[in-house]
Amino acid sequence: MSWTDERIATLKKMWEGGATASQIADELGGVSRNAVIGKAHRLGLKSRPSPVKANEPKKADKAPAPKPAAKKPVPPRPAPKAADSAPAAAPPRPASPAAGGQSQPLPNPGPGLPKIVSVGPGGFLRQGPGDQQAPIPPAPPRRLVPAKPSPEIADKTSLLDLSDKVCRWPMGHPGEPDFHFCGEAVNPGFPYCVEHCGRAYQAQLPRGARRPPPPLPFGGPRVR
DNA sequence: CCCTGATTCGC
DNA sequence: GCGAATCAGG
Repeated sequence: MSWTDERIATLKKMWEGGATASQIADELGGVSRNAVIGKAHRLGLKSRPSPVKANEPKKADKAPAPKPAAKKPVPPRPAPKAADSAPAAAPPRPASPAAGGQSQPLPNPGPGLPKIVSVGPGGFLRQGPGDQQAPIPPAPPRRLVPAKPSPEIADKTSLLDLSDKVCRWPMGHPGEPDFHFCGEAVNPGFPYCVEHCGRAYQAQLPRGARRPPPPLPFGGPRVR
């Protein structure tokens, strides 16, 4: 498989959208997780919540490729770590609701960011007991986005139609003919519209009162 | 041992 | 440029 523009675009969006390399590789098909990571780096994408952390139980193709051969010398590895131009707060990401063991309650996004709100059974916004204010306070500073000037959100929002103005919630699976993105107007300060923010940012419910189906953006069961 | 992303380096 | 092999860490 080669890296066509579309495949690259998919890679970019999924990568930026928080999908793991495995998921991306899985969706793209024909490429390994390593290929995705390698390509991502070559494209200039990198880091994000990456170093090495968080364990999200997900099925992933295994390709350890054991290599009995001698190990490499592993020369000194310079790690410049460009930490220059500091983007303020990174945009919140979907924290895989279905994460394995309960970790911590969703980390508060930070100063300026709204409280975490989820959508209740009827579609109403669920808030904390003491929270009465609107769940959509001022938008925090966000990372710059190439902003694709493609306001044509008429039919389907394609990968290339994405911008920081429209909801990037994926509909369907990349690669499918009708794969597209939500495209609704975003909840200011978020990468998703209000509805999908409710999906992406699940409040930590009381233990035992948690409900089963928090569909994942990618790789999960088909949700549409 | 599972997973994650990062990096190297032969192709 | 590509990606397997490898590293490094939770």
